[in-house]
Amino acid sequence: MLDHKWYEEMEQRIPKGEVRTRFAPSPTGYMHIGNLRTALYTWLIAKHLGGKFILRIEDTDQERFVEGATEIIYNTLRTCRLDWQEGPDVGGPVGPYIQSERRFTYGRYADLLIEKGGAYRCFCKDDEGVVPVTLPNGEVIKKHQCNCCNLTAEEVQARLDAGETAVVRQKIPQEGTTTFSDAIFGEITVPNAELDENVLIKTDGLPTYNFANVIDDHLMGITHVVRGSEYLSSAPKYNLLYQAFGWDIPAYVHCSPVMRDATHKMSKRHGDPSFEDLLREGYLPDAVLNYVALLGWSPGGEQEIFTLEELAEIFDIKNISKSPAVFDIVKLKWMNAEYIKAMSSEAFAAVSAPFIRQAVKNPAIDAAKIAALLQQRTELLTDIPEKIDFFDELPEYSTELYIHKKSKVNEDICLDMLQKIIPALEAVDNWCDETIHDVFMGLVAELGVKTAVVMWPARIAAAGKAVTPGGAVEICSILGKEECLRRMRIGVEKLTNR
RNA sequence: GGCCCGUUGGUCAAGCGGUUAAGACACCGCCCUUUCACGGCGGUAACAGGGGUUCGAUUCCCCUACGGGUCACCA
Repeated sequence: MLDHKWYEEMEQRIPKGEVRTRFAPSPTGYMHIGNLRTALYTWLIAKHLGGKFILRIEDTDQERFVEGATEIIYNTLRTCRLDWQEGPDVGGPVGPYIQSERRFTYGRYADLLIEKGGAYRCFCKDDEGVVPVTLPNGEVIKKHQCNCCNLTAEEVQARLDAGETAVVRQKIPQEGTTTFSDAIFGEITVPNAELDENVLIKTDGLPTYNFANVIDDHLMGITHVVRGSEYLSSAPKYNLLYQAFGWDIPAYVHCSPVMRDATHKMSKRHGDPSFEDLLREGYLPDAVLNYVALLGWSPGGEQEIFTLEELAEIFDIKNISKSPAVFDIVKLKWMNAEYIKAMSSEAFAAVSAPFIRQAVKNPAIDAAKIAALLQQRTELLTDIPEKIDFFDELPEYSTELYIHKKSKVNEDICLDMLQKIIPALEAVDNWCDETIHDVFMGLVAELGVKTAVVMWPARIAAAGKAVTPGGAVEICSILGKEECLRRMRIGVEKLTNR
């Protein structure tokens, strides 16, 4: 006999009168971009409506469980500042928030559902009971159809007592249609005859997603179910479950997947990039989050750079797109550069320091000065080392670098210039940007040449490469007087012996 | 293959019966300039195709094509 008092107590725990959304990942590996986007949208909906965001871990498939995956979920949400008000670590009124710890609850609700006629114990093994069924429209599909649902309670008990294992299967009416409503896709109606009677409780006693999500979403008072569109076609079955229990159906928000490339050949199942990969490649969490927010959702206006708070303010389910979006790493790169440019110089110095030190080991060189040169021209933090490798060691270079057609500068002119620059720099006492700049501009004025005629050879000699962050003045300044002059002399030597 | 959903420039996307069909990234050109970059200005580029409905379709309906999702004791 069912303990109805227990069910009443469970019902009483459910928070009412507030918007509650949940992010319910499976701990099966990395956090992919499509997943992160679902988390973001879920969080934004809660924030926008002044509700609560709940974290639930769906670990009912013990075979797919990956060690450390839960930590990745926590870390990703934390670095993205998607804070949860209830969850496995912080607790809450409707816990536990890890499905494997709720086994008892699912079992009880399966019993209740059987009593209400929405499910039955099924003794079929593997594919037993899967037969071709002819639909009213003449189509033939394969679905589960057996006689277990006709067993009496006594017969079931007898077989259980005899040691047979059973699953719990959803009972679906063969007549009529089921309609459900999605905030993005609208109303969708399907004939019940097309719906398969899926397993709700597995032989290991744990529920399938089909059952657990309904039980938990109800028991946790979830008002908006946000998830990937892969659940769209099972939604009618979930509705049937809610109806069988007599529960209110939450608002559904099904989001289309994120594609990896424009050929549309790689779907989410084949893996869009993971958040961790992107961070490792030098992307900023805020930039990734901002970019991902715009992948499949539009704010309407022309603004594209948003803080999390701004997003929460304007986020509207209505503007979520129905069609899949292609992940464009090039645009993410641009957005990352925007975020880098917008940082305070102190913040950029801090975040870029490890990358600068990868290339520049010389402790005499001030990483912050290099950071200042890089900030306006860095798209990815990981691009930094390659841009500044010349500071530690002058690269081997060809004297052809001294030729700059646009400024009509050639090797002869450069040799001449370097020979004039060296004594001028030697006379500098207080080695800094200003004094060096004065020396160069002094020569420009004195010789009556264009600025580039002096700057070009100086920069090439100092850096030994054509493309550098910053100009001759900054590079010389950072290098220090001694090293700078050494490089100038090397330049003279190279040009003389060419 | 069945069912469900979608389709505006290369990509993200506004649009919601009458618009010169926004904007962003990318690309190209010019300007600026101490290289590259940044920045400024400008440019190329789209309503998948075919039928309807309508005075009028990117907007509504149907078909085709293409794309996505789903058909598990995975979520």
